[in-house]
Parts: sequence; structure tokens; C-alpha cells
Amino acid sequence: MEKTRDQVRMIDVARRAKVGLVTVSRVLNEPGKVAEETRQRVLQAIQEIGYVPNLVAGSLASNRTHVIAAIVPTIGNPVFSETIDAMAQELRGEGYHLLLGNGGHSGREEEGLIAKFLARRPDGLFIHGGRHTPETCAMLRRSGIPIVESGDLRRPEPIDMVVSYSNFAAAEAMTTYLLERNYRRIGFVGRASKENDRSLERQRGFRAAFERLGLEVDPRWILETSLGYREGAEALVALRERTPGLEAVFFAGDVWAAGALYECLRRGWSVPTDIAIAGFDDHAVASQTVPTLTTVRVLRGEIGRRSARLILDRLNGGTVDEPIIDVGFEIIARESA
Amino acid sequence: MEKTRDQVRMIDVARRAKVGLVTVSRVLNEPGKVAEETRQRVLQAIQEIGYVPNLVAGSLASNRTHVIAAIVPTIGNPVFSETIDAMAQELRGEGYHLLLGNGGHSGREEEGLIAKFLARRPDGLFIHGGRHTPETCAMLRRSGIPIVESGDLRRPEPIDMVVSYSNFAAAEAMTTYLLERNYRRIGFVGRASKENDRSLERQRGFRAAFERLGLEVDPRWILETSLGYREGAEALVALRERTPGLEAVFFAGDVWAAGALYECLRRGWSVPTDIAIAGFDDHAVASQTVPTLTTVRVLRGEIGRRSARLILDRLNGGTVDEPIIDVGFEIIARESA
DNA sequence: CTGTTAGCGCGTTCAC
DNA sequence: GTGAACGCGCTAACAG
Repeated sequence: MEKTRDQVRMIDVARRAKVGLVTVSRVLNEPGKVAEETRQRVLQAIQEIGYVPNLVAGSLASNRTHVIAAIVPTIGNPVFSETIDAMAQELRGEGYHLLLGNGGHSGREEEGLIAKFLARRPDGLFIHGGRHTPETCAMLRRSGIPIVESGDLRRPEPIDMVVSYSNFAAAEAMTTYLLERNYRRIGFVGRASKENDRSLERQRGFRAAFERLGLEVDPRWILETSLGYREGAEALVALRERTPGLEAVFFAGDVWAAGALYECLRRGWSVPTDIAIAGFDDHAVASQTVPTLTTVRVLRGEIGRRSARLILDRLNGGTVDEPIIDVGFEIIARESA
Repeated sequence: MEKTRDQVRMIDVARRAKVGLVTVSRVLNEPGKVAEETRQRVLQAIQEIGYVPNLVAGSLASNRTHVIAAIVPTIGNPVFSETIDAMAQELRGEGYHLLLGNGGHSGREEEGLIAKFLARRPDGLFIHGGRHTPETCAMLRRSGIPIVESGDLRRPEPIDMVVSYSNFAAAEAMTTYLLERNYRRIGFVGRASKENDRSLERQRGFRAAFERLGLEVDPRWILETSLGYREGAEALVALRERTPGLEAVFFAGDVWAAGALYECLRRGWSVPTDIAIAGFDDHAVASQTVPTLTTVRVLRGEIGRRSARLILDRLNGGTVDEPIIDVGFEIIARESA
């Protein structure tokens, strides 16, 4: 392969502007420390020869990449993209960019990805969910960079910082809401709790609300499935079939709930009279469904913003006094329950 | 700020394994060229001292970052995340990672972002939509890296490669479908066509279908709004109010269509008898709505995969013989129209 | 405010 | 198959 280094370098700009190489560097990184006149000359030279700085070289020299790595379970899930979007926005303001990856579904996959990401020397790292292997934790700690974990507030041993809400508390609150409205036989639909800690927490919250009132949870009320509209519809039917007298279903995701509401329409089940439905996420559709969906609102954009701020503050030398941030949640009472 | 270079470097591994630095480098990059025994020794040393290669330094030396930059209008839009997800998947297989950014809504913003991204020396770039300023195009061309544009097949002057479907053809096909089913007074809901070329193309396709049959499009049938469930509901009502005898509405996005279907439920309008509804995207919800939604399917994951392949092939020295790929579309006929 | 000097950590020649 | 030298393009520290 031929070596083609036809790149315009900083030195070329310097020569053209008749200044030292360092001055060019300063114009780019610390504009305040350069005389206005020279600055203009340098900027013009940059324009004229179409110089594009090489951040790779800069990063090597300064030991700072201005890159934040972000790892989510699946990029495709809109729930995460909202967080990522807000984070990217916040970061860009300070010249940082986002290296994005999906952790996959096993700890091993995640470990591999993180190892490769760390090799790129990001200045910080955000990671949503996932169960980290001991090696992963060790790697992350050794890296020494600010790290924000998200997905759930309750992390046995946070690696560094945490920004999230409590899945347990949110699910418990919604379940309590349903119990207060005198629903007693309540179904619960979530993801496989063995594979997903957040699902487990939501299910635990569901059970806790019953326990507090001294009520029992019938095992038949719990159903685990993968996320989707059709899956929500199927779950509703399955639950009603195996649980005579079911009064309500709490879907730990609005997509399921919306699918279930369609099924009610198809079957002529009246909501909430025949069956009450509650969701989780306050997805954009929740306020539009027929009937409108009672759900739990989580500020996902806020998670992204706060995470970015935490990392940036640390990078800017600030001390983060509160390394665990609870962004909270809110019960949105609408028509369906 | 204190300088803490406590990093484990390649030379440390080399010393521990009692080999030269170059040998370590080879174990990492060209494992085949190292004797099995030495390789094992090196790998073990890497494990023992927890060495994480520094790709920043590697990139500078090799002039290859193994990073692909991806720019989409908004990360939050699920429509794009599907593409990005597939692309990331494909890229990771060959050791590439994704630098993600949203282009914002003006050509200037996009230009700024691209300039900053190029400074990171990505090996390739993917960009969805956007109207590039002349400066942007010049920058991109000068960069010399493989570039894939997406969003619409019809690009006046492609910078390099294009992977997409034709918004024009897709919209024309759906409109023709509706006309063939004997709907004549058809509304069209899309984004602001002045701000978004893809919207303009869809609207053009809509009009073209009428023209081919020698039919007129009443200006009152066209409505532009921002994307959302509620916006879809509102658009439907507005169109019916101002257009007596409206028989169908083609929503250039399933989210609008789904919102409109809810409105029909609320008002007791029967679909497709009172009003037929068609969408665009084949969003996951389309097969579940009541009634199910007739729509246009676009393979967004395919766009991501093909784009990645094109870039990778080029990077691997291959010649890309077909730099403009049409991934096509498909009319999915369901109950709503 | 500006220039000089010394690396950053690794890949890529070459010899051996 | 392995090691020594050199350089990638830029920034940090210091001096002037």
C-alpha cells in the first residue's frame, strides 16, 4: 500500500502565517492567549490552505481525546436513544464527542466491547445496564476515567457514579397506585428477570407493594416475555385466560401496554371497566391511546444530561459531591387505570 | 493538574515477556507472523499486567483510526437508530467503531459538526440527510475517505456513495395503490417540504401519481406538520374539516397514521369506510393497530448494513463497482386502506 | 505574547 | 522470526 501523507499539517499553516507552530496550536486551543492580529493571520492561513487539525495527534500529545464512550444494551431501542441524544447534545457544547456501542446480551460481549473502547482512551464512559464481569469492573476501575452507570439506582458496588431512577420504587409506586384504586388481582408483564436486573427490580417492586398491604401475589399473575406490541396483546390474553377474575395488568413498558390496549379494542373489552391497564415509560403514544394510558414517567433525557454534566465536571477538575443521582419518576394517571 | 502517566505501555509487556516491543505489536496486529510459543508468552504478560493497547498512538502511527463517523438528523428518532444499530453491528465485526453525532437542522450546524468529526480522522463517514453547504462538500471530498450518503436515492451530485431508497418512488407507489383502490380525494401529511428534501420528494411522488392519471391535486389536501401521534390526529381532523368528501389520507410516517387511527376511534369514524388511512415506514405498531395499517416498508437495517459494507470494502482496498445502492421498498397492504 | 525543546505510544521500515 | 531506529502531528513545559 502506498503511503500518502498529503495531509496539510500545522507547520504548513505556521509557515504561511509566518508564526511558530505553537502559535497555531494556541489559536486553536487557547485563543485568548494569542494577540488578535496574529490570530486573524493564522485563521486566514487555515482557511486558505484548508487545514483540518489532527485530533489524533493532539490526543496522543495531550493525553486527552475529548471522546466519551457510551454503551447501551441496544442502540435501536428508542428508550436509550433519548438518553444518548441528550447526552450528545450536552457534550458537544464542550467539544466532546460520543463513541457509541451496544453491549450485547452477555457479560463476555460487554467485556470485549469495553476493552476495545478503553483502548481508544475515552475521557469518560457512560454505561446503561448490563451485569459486568469482575474483569470488566477491574478494567474500568484501572482506567481511572470518570464513569457513569445507569439503568438502575441500586447498584451493589457502583464502579464510580450512578445516574438513574429506582426501578423498584417506580414499580412499587405504580402497583400501590393500582392497589389504592382497589384493584386486587393484578397481572405483571416484564422481561425475563433472570437476564435483566432492571426487570427483576420492577418485579420486586410489584411484589413489595402487595407485601406492604399483607396481600399475596399469585404466581400466575407474573408473565415474562420480550418487548413488543404483539407480545403485549398476547400477554394480556394469556393472563386473562389463566387467571379468572383478573382486574388489572401492569405492563413494565408502554409498548406492551399499547399492544394490549389494541387487543382490548379487538375483543371489545372495555378499559378500565373490564380490565385496567398500566404502563411504564410515558412513551409518546401513552397520551394518545384509546383510552389514554396510565403510566410511569421517567426523564430519560435528564439521565443523559446529568450523566454528561457529572463526567464533564469531573473532567474539568471539579469534585463531584453527590456521585449517585436519583432523577426520580412520576405516576401519570390517565384513563386506563 | 498533576500529570499521571501511570499507563502500562507496550514496552512494559515486552520486557515482561522478554521480547522486543515490535513482537508485542505483532501479536496484537498480525498474530500469524509470530511463533506460537512467543505469542503465548506475550499474551500472558498482557494479561498479568493488565495492558490495554493505546489505539490513539496506534492510529497516529498507522494513519488509520478504525473509526467510522455517522451523522443523523436526530439520534432520538427510532427510524435512524435502526440503521445505526445495524451499521454498528456490521462494523464491529471488523474492528471498527462508531462516532455518532446529530447534524442539527441547518447546513451550518452540520458543517461545524463535520469539520470537528473530520479532525478525528475517521476512516469513513456515513451521513443521513441534510443539505450540505458547498464548504461541507469540499471538506468531505478533500478528506479522501469513503463516504456514504443516505436519506434519499436522488442526490444531485453524490459526494461519493449513496445507499437509500427513493422517497419519490415509494410515495408515488403508495399513492398509486390508493388511486387503484378508487380513492380520489386523498390527503397528504408530511414534514415541511421547504426544510426537508425527503419530505419534498415524498410530496412530489404523491403529486406524480395523480398526474400520471391526469388527475388534479387540490392544494387543500396537502398538510405539513411536525412528526407525532397527536399531530397525526390533528392533521386528520384539519384535513377533513377543510376538505368535504375526503376519502383517504396518506401519512408520510406511521407515527402520524397511528395517531390518526386513534382519532378515528375517538370520533367513531370507521376505517377505511369513512376514511382510509395509509402510512409510511412499517413501524412495529403498523401490524397491530386497529384496523391494521397499510404502509410502505423500508429496510432501514439493510441501509445500515449495506453502507457499512460499502465503506469496509473500500477500506479493504476493493473497488466498489456500484456506488449507488437502491435498497427498495415494499407496499404492505393491510386493513386501513 | 511568542518560540524552542522534548516527548506522547506505537507502527513501520530495515537489518539481523 | 526478531530487534533497533525513526517518525506520525501535535501539545506541555519552559524560556525569552
